Amino acid sequence: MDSEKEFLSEYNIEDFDRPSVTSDIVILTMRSQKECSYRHDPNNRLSILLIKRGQHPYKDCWALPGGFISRGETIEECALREVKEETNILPSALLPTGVYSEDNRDPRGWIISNAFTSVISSENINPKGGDDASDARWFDLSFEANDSGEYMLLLTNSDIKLVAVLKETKRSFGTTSFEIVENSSLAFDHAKIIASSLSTLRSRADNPQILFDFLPEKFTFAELQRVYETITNETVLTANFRRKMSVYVEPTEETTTGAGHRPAQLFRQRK
Amino acid sequence: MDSEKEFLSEYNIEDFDRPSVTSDIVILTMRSQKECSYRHDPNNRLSILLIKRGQHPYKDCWALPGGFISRGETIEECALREVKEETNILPSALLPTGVYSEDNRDPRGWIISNAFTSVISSENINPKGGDDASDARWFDLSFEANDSGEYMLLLTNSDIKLVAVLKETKRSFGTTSFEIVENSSLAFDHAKIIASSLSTLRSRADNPQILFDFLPEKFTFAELQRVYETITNETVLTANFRRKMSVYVEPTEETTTGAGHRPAQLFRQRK
DNA sequence: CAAATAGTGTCTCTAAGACAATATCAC
DNA sequence: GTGATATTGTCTTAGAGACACTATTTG
Repeated sequence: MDSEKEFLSEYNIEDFDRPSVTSDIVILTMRSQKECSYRHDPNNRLSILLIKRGQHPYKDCWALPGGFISRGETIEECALREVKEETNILPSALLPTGVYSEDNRDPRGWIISNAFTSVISSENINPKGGDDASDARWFDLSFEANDSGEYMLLLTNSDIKLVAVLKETKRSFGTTSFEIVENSSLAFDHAKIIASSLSTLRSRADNPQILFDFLPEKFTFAELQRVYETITNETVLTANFRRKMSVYVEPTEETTTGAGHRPAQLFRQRK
Repeated sequence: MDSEKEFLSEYNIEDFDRPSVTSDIVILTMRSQKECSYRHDPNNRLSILLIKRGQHPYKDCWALPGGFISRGETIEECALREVKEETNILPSALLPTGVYSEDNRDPRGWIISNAFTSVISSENINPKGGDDASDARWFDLSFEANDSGEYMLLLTNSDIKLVAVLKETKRSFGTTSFEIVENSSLAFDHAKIIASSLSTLRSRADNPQILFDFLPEKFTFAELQRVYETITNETVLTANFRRKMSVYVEPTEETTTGAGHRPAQLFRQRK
């Protein structure tokens, strides 16, 4: 019987057919939409960071940040590196949100993508296009079921408007996946990845940690509630939300000022 | 500017360094431990399906079923195929449970593994070793935190006993991952994959669908409860559990017989 | 009947939902 | 004061936990 050492010395992994591996990252933040009138609080929108592809395939289409894994790094390190290179933003945490391995999902060949979701506070959200991408921008995001049970994904950025229609499939273990029915100009199967990411995020909105990820260190209860409502696409009563969340936050000495109405106390996450 | 067609005709994906990709599958079932005394109901144990590796590396060690992806199949299809080939069991559903891409996790080289969890009813759980594996067997499974906050993973099959100690790391978004502290004879980083799978499963035990996956079509309330208690490692009061689950099941005409005590009605999942 | 499990009724407690009421700022 | 949001209090309701009680089988 051969020893393991002998086996390995004769084993050449490159003799076998194998795919390329990429990561794609859904980066979300919450941006306030300033209303015109004085003393009227801003509404929030969920925003997603997309890059304009500078090369083929899907040249000039909008796509998720991401790219090929390099030897010696984990897929999570790959994801962080690609986002940093392409948008100059460095997310602090990654939520795995699926593996995409269908044949023909990429015209360049056999490419398997690992998707991640990340959330950043609206403090430092100024992306800049890096080497690989000609442009990086935030898109306002809307994702809702329409009458026929299909989901409509809408991404807008002033003059640009991207639309996709997706069909939801419920799977075992309470998971869901999406199929693309229509897709205007999102690259690859990225509409599917975004839909799946948002679906995952919504199902986890009851985890308070996710809400804090969207906010700066100090925040008001109203801001926290707006984050919750934006993610879940539901409204809750202020009094009840305060009661439920009070366990997870602690007050600071500071308050807001100059808002044209009663100032709000600032809170921080209770560790 | 080059057209996409020209770009692709000159693009050769094999010019780039790339990893091999595998899937590893945690297959669980619930087996009853028949007690000796008459009219005493059996206890349940969570069991996991392992194969004895027939080749290097980790030859003769026990490992999760799994293997390399082939061109043209998705990673999920790869997982199902490998399990079928190696154990002659065909799971009906897969729960994605993580990507393992650390360098040096496999002595053969750069190999990224996608892990899945699957659950089957105890009806047809007779595996047989296939081509790639010299042997396939069910191991009783125990996974509990010890005094020092580390988790102990114990896999036993009559004469064989596999042990691993793992350290839990809480991550953002409510996810957790594990690091191997000690490992007797489980191949690769499979102790880590198993720990992560069980942790995921426990966190989803409130999803009734998972409980039904462990059971045949018709079952008693007691069996359902034992599945729940075995997964969560907690005990609940019968009356309360019945009330909670009654929404998800519907009664059949049948009952059990010959058990030495009051017969139990058989239920099935309400769709 | 005894032993064992199957199944029901109900009290309590907690958390969520609804909503009224009060507080405090900028103008 | 007015208009806006902040913050508190409390009534109601739904569901989980505890636990006592009844029912039905085999030997």
